[in-house]
Amino acid sequence: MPVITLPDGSQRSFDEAVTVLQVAESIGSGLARASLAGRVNGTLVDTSHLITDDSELAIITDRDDDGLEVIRHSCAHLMAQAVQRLFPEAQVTIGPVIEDGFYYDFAYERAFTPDDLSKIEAEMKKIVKEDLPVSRSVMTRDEAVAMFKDMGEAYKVDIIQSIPGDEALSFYKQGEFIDLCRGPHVPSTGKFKAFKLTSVAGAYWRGDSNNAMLQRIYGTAWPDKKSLADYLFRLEEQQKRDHRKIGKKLGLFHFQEEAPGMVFWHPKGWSIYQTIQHYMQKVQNDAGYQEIRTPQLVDYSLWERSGHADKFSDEMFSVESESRMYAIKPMNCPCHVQVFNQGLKSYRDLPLRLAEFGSCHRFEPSGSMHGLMRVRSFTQDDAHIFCAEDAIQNEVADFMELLFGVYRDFGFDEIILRLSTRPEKRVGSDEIWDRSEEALRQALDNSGLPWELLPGEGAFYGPKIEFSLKDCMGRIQQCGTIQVDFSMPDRLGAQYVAEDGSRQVPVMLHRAILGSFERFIGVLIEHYAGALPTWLAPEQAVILNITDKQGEYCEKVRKILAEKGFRASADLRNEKIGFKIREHTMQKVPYLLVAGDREMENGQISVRTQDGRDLGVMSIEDFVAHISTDVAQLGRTKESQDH
RNA sequence: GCCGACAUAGCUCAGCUGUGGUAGAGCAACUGACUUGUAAUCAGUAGGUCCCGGGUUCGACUCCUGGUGUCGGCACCA
Repeated sequence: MPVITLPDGSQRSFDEAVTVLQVAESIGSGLARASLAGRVNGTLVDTSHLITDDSELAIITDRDDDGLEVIRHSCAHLMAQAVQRLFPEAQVTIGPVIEDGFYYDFAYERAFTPDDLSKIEAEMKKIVKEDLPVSRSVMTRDEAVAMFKDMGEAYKVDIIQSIPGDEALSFYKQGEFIDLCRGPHVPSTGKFKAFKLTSVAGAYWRGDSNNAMLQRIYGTAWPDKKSLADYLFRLEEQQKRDHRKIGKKLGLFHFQEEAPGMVFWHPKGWSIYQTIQHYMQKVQNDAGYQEIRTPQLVDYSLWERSGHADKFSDEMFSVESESRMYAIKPMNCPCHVQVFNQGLKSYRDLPLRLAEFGSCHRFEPSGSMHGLMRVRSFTQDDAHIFCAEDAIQNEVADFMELLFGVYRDFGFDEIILRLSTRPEKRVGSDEIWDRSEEALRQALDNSGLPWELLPGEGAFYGPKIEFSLKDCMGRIQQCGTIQVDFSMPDRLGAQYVAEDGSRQVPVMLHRAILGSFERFIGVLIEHYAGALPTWLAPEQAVILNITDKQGEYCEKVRKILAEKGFRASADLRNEKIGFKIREHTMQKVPYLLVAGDREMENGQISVRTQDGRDLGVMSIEDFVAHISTDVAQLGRTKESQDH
């Protein structure tokens, strides 16, 4: 006599055990048709799940996030079935749900082509029409292994054998296709309304580059055609924001074959870079940092002592000169310890905060490069804080405060914190790692903000907090970091004289806010789709004349703005005003100042913004006041201006 | 690094497949006319080692092969 409690609190009692579907039917036939799964006492189950005891039940449809997940997971099975119908030799492996979709990895003798994809998609649609019931069954491990061996599915056998324990395994069958799966799944293959296969790519078996490469097919699935269309539209919008495209269009930078992964900054791109650097210099000086500069080329032995050579020798550029080996520095920390080591330091000198806009080179694997986001030559807003162990908490807290302010100035309000702990390959004793991890954990807890744990993701010398920001497309971009390091100062002989006269090894905090300038500018370009806030825009205003008559006047206005410190130019070309406005709007100039006879007579200009707003005609002084306010608020959004 | 795709004028892209015969558009540039009021004025001119090397062929942008770079993933990311 199970009594079922529904999410709205209403209760229904049944004479005997019922399935989720039967409960749905008792509510209404429409709901029964729409039901994809159920949540019984918090656990997701199939609609065929039999409820024997009093339970709480939610019927899951495609309106729930869980329902969407079920659709996507089942869609992966649908695709696998289609693939095996068309390519019987293809072996199935795994097919999980990912953000916005799913993928399935197959072992097959050749790569799938875009042509294959359309065939597979067509076959999937056929299976949807067949409306095959999806049924769950349970097998012992031995039965399951025997079955997959028989089917020639070596990877599935491998998966089962790696699942610990002797518990029975669940299987889902639709027509001739059966797959090992935890579920739940849609009740039949007729439930899919909108899906699309998006791409193929190679992927290593179990994510290990020592293993065979499988063929991964990516797909996306949605509750209805409109959601699918919206998603595809969103993808297109994202592609339009690609910083590589915008960088080319706006003439910010370029890459070329002779220097793979290294940026050629053009005047406008370099203007952005310089604005950011000047800003960071000011912010860090105000926060008690001292800027230094260290060499690009350092004898290889230093990298051996620091431990970098041990782990990253393949990723370091090296130079041989007069039978000496140098490495082009891949990071700044060993050099900063050298600066610390000059002269005897006292506890009174701590914390010592050394900052450098350090230019580094790393031989990144060819396949990993990606525009400005992943380059071989980059500049970090790097700094190292040398302090006593009991100062860590304070320093980390101060740093986080500084970082949040900087992110707000660039227009990012949503920040994600993650703690990465000790990796397998590391230096330093476990006791030191315990203390370092605890220090960061404390700092995170003290901040009162939510944070995630990433076990095993720390740097080889210490744990780290990573700061990621969410851009306007909802993508998470890792930028800032702070890392506790008890090991490198010791390895490189850093010491200070403590209050009691003893020699102590300082703790070193590695930290960056933007990460690399290159990457951060890439993030900014995509976040703003190239239309940077006025303080960052390479050209802040362009003055446009209507006819030759106002040429001199425009030049005068430009000069006034330049003298006030704004980046302004005059476009006096003999073109129609509409043409010039179109061009500079597409070049994302924040302010277009139009001067015709009327404006010239009154010493005014007509102001138009990049997003097409008409601010009307105003005096030059009024415009200077307006743009000054704009620049002063940096990239802060309305919500963050109170901070 | 691995799997796959791609590389043609300054930019965006046709042409290339079973049919090899040394290239075409739009925009930009340049010249001229037009002196223009808030997202493209008109006309004309010029512009290409078809990524680099090797091979097949009477002949290669096209076919084969080696390399480089880029793109989508995977792996990596101090």
